[in-house]
Amino acid sequence: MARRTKEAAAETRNRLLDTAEQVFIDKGVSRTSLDDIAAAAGVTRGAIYWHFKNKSDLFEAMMQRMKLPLEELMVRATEENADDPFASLRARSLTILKRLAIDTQWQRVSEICRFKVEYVDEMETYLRKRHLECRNSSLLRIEDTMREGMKRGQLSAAIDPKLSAVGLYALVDGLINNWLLDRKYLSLSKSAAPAIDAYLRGLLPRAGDKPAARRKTKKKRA
Amino acid sequence: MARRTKEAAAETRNRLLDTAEQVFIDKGVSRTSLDDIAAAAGVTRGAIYWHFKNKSDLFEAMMQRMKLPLEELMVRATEENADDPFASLRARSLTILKRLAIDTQWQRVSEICRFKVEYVDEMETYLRKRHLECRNSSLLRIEDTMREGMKRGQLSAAIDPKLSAVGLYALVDGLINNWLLDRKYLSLSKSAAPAIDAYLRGLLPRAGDKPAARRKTKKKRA
DNA sequence: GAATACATACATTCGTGTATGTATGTAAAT
DNA sequence: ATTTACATACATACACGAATGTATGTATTC
Repeated sequence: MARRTKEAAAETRNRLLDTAEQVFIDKGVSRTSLDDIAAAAGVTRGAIYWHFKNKSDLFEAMMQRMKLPLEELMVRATEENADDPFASLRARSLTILKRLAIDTQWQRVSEICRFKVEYVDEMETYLRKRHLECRNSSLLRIEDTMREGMKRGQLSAAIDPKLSAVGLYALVDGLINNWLLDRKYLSLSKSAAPAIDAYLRGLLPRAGDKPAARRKTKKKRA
Repeated sequence: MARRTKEAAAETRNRLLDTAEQVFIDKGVSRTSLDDIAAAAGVTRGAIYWHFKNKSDLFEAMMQRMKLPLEELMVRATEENADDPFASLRARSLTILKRLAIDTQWQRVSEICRFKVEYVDEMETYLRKRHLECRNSSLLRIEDTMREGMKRGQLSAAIDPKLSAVGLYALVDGLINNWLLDRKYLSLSKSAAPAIDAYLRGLLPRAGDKPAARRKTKKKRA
């Protein structure tokens, strides 16, 4: 075969990435040879080496096509959710969990990142950076939202917004990974809301709270 | 070299497993050759093939030596914690998280299971089974504990004990994995308690609860 | 006609599994 | 207490396949 049109080439490239997602799930990234991907996509390794430098380059391209669920959690959080911080955190969490339950590409790539790739060498560098950047920005935005909720008296003045953000992030992450471990056992759409709600209820104002308007006094305990 | 005494042989076997833990972390399971492990342990592949069938057999032996953190979460839960279910769930969660913060072998093996091995073929069969058995038994015991707490009025009568158990399990799992991702960023011992406490507070009795003594009536909503 | 989008062919490396070698421990027979 | 015989605990050597990267071929498209 020979040169194809530009759109056809782009189509080949995308087909390679789509195919790689499935083969990676079946065989794992490291046990997948480039010939496995090429054959499954109906081309040869020549096509892969034309579009990509090597396997980890292809892997990165596959990842760059999309945002992961947790990367969508607090996206555009600064311009929205000004009115009801508490409801916003709940809605955002449930939104990505419910979407994950039906978005098959999210499912595939999430499963690869959790179970089908080893975090070593270039993969580790890339994946760790990506996860850390996601977590850092998400935590900052969750924290901001919680501070806003505290200011409005929606959330207890006694909570630590930073640590509370960590808990919510870990909970959503844990729900995702546990669902991915066995999708038939527990329904994401059913288990998500009770778990998120329970955690958020635990941040509500409670009996022994100081009123609301304590500023940045350094005192931790009265 | 030639035949060694029985204790020396058992020592070699253990040294191979210890060494494998470290090499797996450094290079990932699939990129680790048996020669890598043998050389790092000061022996040759002959020793490995004497003690183990192949790499996945060695991996399983490495895993079988120990229990994972989540496998210790609800261990011996039936005979203990009869008196204070709520405090028991909190104490058990914090116990394994705090131990993980200092138990370097737990850290190594947990990191391998999360980041350094691909869940495929025999590895997948083994690891999935192990995780699922852990989760199933843990969830049942958490659920039982929560039911006991509900009966005593410690926990809200409105919660679903099964789904609430899933949330707690996911939260602990998420805290572990997020700490493993970057051990320097967040301190397990500091972030664990606030997160667990917030979630458990969300299960406490609240204003609109039906009193306490609703039995096994099938009605879900009044 | 030059660059493109691949296919094909080749050399090389690397890891595995197995076969074989070998020196020592161990138990029984003497 | 030796000797004998065999199993043990590895080390060494080899054959094989599998995967990679690159070099080269080739038919289009622009």
